[in-house]
Amino acid sequence: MKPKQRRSQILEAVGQQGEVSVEVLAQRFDVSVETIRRDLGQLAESGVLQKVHGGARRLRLHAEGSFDERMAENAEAKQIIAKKLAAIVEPGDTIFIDTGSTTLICAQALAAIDRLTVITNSVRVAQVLGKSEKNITVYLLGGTFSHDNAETVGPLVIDQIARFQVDHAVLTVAAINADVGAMDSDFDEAQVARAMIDHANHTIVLANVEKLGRNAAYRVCRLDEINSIVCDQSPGAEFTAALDWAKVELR
Amino acid sequence: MKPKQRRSQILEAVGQQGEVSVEVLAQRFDVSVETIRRDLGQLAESGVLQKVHGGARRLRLHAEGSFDERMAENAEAKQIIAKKLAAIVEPGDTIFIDTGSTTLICAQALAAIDRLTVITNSVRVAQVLGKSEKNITVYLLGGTFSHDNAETVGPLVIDQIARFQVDHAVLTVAAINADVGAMDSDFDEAQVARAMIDHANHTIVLANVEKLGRNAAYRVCRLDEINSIVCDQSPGAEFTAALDWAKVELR
DNA sequence: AAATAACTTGTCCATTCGGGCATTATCTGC
DNA sequence: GCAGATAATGCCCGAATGGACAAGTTATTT
Repeated sequence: MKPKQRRSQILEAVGQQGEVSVEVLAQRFDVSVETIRRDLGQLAESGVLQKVHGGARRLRLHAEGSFDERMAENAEAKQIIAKKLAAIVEPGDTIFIDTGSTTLICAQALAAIDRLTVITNSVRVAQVLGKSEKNITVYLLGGTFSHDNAETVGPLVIDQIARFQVDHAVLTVAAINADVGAMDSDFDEAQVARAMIDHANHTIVLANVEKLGRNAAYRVCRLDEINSIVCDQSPGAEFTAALDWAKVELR
Repeated sequence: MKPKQRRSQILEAVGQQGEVSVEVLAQRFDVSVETIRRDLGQLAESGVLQKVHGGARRLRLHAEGSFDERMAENAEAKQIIAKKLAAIVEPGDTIFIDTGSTTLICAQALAAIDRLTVITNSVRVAQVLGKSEKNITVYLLGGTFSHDNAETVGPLVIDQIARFQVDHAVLTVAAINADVGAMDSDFDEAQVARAMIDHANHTIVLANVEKLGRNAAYRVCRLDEINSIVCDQSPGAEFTAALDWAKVELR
């Protein structure tokens, strides 16, 4: 086996397992531990992994891997959402997805649907869906990059959203109540959500039950502008009545 | 057997098996190892495979080659290039950066410069620079998301680039030669690079010495459209003369 | 603080690389 | 068809690379 090949396999192993020991690598490639150390030294030098005592670790920039693991944990909830969404979103549809922890899980669920076109401002959503085998086209909206949430925001994003007219807008919100409607805790994200609603034929809001009845700083839209709410469990009768009145479909 | 035929079979073998040794090839074609080495030298020169100690490897420029692997290549050369680039860019500048392993390393170097505005189609570049404490604004260009390289491409990207007019365009290319100019191995990336050049006052091309004199599928620009080439080491006298003639500054 | 594991550095040997040179095959123009 | 030119090939040798072993140093554990 050639050194290059070995190093690339080391890199792959580190990427997959997160952390590997010098000893294990030496056995696997049947070379001495010194050789492995030199390899790790080079790889660390070039900044693609991190050396630790006893082995090497993937650096957190490549959080995709651990990211997937976290996604896998929520498999059950994902399945529930996937089923509910699959009833709304059909193969071949075009949809907006905004940034949020819920929409991210949702993206994973959508990755199983064929021929989707997804337009999002979330880098993570784009990454999840881009990996899909299901012939999904992903448009990542451009704008000011916000590192914290790995998303783009700002006027440029709004501007680009306006170029599309899609079937569904799939949104995460911070709070919903019967009087005000949907709200977000971040101004920029609220603006993005607002724009997505304006250019979608059908608006789907994802919200776990805790968010119902609460308040947040920035308003996204009125209750009757929402077409569907996907919820993990049934909300109270009072809220259900309000939804009914606003002709919102509850899932 | 004709040399041409042999070379094409070597290329095929490398493509199939990923990696082959000089020894094996020499036996298979019943020629000396020197001949095989020469063949590999030529093939590597034209950029269709990669030489390694003891043989040759398929390069994974197009296929889903892990980006990390490319990061690990020529790490030292890229560090040198990054340092030189940091000397050109000044605090407060606005720059384009395209996608590439070299530009990614450079992004790390640029993260130390104050008050930059960076416009890029690379998610990774955005992540690296977004992390900086140096008051850097990052615009991520929107477009069709390509999962392999974590970048956006397509007409939307081109369209957005046209909205900017920046100080420097910092580009990675696959090959440069005196006759054709700069080339890329990916059509979409070549288009993006082209657009960036058109909307920048100063074009900087990053290239390690191996890329000089090579060829690649898609043309980016003529030599005289480049203002500066940042190289890890001095190219041959012949190439230097060509750069001189085209009034390209060499670093 | 001692014991142990892990890391670093230096040396040596085998393999591989690359250039120079001689030989042979192929091409080209007459 | 022939002579000269060009390219391809094989062999040799000094230089470079990779890997194992060993000795010394640093870090971790108990």
